[in-house]
Amino acid sequence: MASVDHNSDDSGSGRTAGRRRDATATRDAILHSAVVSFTRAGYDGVGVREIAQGAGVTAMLVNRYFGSKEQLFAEAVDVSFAPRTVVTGDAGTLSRDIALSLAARTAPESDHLNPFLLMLRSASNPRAAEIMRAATERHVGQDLRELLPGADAAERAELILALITGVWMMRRVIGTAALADADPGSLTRRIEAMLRVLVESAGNAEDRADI
Amino acid sequence: MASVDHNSDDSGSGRTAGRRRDATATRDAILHSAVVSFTRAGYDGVGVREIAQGAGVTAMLVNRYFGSKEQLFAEAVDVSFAPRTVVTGDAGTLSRDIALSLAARTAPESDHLNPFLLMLRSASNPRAAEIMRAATERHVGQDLRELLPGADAAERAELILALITGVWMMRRVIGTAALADADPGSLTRRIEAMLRVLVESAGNAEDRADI
DNA sequence: GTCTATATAATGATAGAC
DNA sequence: GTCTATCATTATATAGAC
Repeated sequence: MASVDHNSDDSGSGRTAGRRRDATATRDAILHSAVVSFTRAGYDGVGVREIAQGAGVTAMLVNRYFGSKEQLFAEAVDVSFAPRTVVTGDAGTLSRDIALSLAARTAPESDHLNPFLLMLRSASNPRAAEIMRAATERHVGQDLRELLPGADAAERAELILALITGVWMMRRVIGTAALADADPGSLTRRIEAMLRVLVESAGNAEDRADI
Repeated sequence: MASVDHNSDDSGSGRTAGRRRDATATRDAILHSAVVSFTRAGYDGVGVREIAQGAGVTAMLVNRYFGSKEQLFAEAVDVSFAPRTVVTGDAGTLSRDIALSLAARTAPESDHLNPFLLMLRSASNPRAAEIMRAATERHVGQDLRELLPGADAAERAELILALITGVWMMRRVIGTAALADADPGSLTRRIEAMLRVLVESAGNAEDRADI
């Protein structure tokens, strides 16, 4: 969101008491509501009426400003994927940084608005999947790739994304017991060890084949 | 499928020319069609009419035999999750067996009917997610857990499932480029190395923290 | 700039005939 | 045991008033 101007608070639950007739504010409110709704229920699990209600407007304005639900989704994915959620910048501490952040954010009590949740809950729709494929390679995939030293950076970066995605899936979307109740320290150490296999395996994959 | 009897071939594309009025055959045909459809499009992505058409019957019979779409889904999940897809039985070769099987089945040309695909594409629906959580812990989760030596077997088993799920997600459902085009040998070795961290980390997770 | 009202299509589930 | 016909609901998207 950000920018533009305004006095009233629109970012929370719409703009019930806010000033009316402001195109950019209405557009931002719809987009923010879309990110929240798509993350919670996925592309097919939420209707434009619900998104509009979350922004304090009627469903008609969603298509007015974004053309279609699919185009709104594409913009919402871009907003959700834009901030680098786990990558902190240092290749040396990358494995630990990702593991710590992942264990904390997938904890049952956390309700962080996360791009991986959006991805998992929208993956069943083929068009949504294609939109997310493009966004993934454009945002976090590229960031990770450039951070990894050695050969096969793209393959290793996407395996990192696969592990992160899988942990989000089993721990938070499916919610299996052992992961949901796992000790944060133990979980962090195990994820970190798995990530190190990818981060440190410069050049030849066989270097790590006989650990 | 299996069992019962019959001469006509019902398993393929319904029973257009098959003998009519056989309750168990019709039920099996619907169930098989449901597994195929739910795996391809997910719980919300397919309607009961489509499932019925795949079995060569009308939509009404789906509710007649299974009560509701949700109950049909629960039985389809059980059928899909029942055969142990990756676990071969030997703890010593477990990492390599899973890695080989996973790399082969997630290859772009493969169109194997897989429980992880069913899971990923149905995860957006909360009721479907709960059904799959129960089935996961009942089937493959338990099999894996009993195969792992040492402490924290349940947590390590579910992390194995998380890695498998994530690879299915990024390579086949989202379809990112580097994983889709990855060399099978390189991919297998990297997945195997990550799995060994979990399979061999008996007792203390810190054993593997400084590879 | 935003609304009400509606067009059109699809959904899961059910009633009752044969 | 299986069908046709239909109910009630919901979905995205659009037309036209103010």
